[in-house]
Amino acid sequence: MPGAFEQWPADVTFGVLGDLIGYAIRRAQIAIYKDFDASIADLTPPMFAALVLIEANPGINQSRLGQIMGVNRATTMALIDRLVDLDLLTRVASVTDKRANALKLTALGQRRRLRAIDEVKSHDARVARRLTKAELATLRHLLGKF
Amino acid sequence: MPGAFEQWPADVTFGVLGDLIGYAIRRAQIAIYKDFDASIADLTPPMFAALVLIEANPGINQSRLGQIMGVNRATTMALIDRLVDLDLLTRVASVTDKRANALKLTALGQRRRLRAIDEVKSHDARVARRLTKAELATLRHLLGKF
DNA sequence: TATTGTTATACTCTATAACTATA
DNA sequence: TATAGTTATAGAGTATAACAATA
Repeated sequence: MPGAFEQWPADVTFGVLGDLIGYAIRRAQIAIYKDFDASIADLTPPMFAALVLIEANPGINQSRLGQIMGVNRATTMALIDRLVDLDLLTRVASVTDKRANALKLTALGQRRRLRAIDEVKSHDARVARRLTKAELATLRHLLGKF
Repeated sequence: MPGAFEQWPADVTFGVLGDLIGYAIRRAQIAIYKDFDASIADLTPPMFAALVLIEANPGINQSRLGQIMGVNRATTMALIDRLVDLDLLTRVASVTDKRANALKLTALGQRRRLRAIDEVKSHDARVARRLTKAELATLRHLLGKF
């Protein structure tokens, strides 16, 4: 690796960035996402999140999924299209609302989801190892306030 | 706003995502970035970070900037191109290394940087207001461990 | 040989605007 | 009127692979 990501290199002056809680969160996220990308093949973080959320919330439609993930309908459309193209997901006509699609994992999507969960858990455990259990609980609690 | 982002909507099941520290960081970041985007016109977070880092580290070149920001040379190139096109930045021939460019803010870039710092400080203070000073210090400390 | 900048190329993420069908 | 899905379009962020100039 030509220089792995250094969280806060000592020889760099960060200026006002060093005072911003938003930037501290961003840098932590960069470090974690790099580990995610190196650990999970073929799935991006939004694709993984979508697979988990759809399975955990049966019958959910695209708009609601987008709201949960914090993106709009067009963005959700593109994400779902990619998962459908990979044969991980299907759009099923909703029985309660003729405008809507109930999202459903295919058999392949189910298998990929289960495997991805193992991969992601392993990845998350690796990065979480830098903190104690108590620190992790504190961190989760504080992050939930935003 | 057609449904602002809800950090952890109570009616949603998050499955394994609820156990992942990486996902907790991601959700906090989504909330904070949405406030950033609504607060700072014409500058994205990476553009702002670049302006601050270049000014804080005189003579820095593209490759080193990219290392600090966690992106590769081609990505850094595209980012610098955008800032140059906006007349916020110039590439100056390095005196110590004929391969390299010393990055330098233009007069316009300096003015935009100063104004952006005010805007971003205001934004960051708004999101940080959800935590006490002690909580913020703890959060920053824990985030630094990744 | 290694690094810096650069270009070509491609994919993902994201949004706005407008349209159709349905609620 | 409002919402779900859709399409067209565009820009930002990101990467890989290659090349020339320089170290």
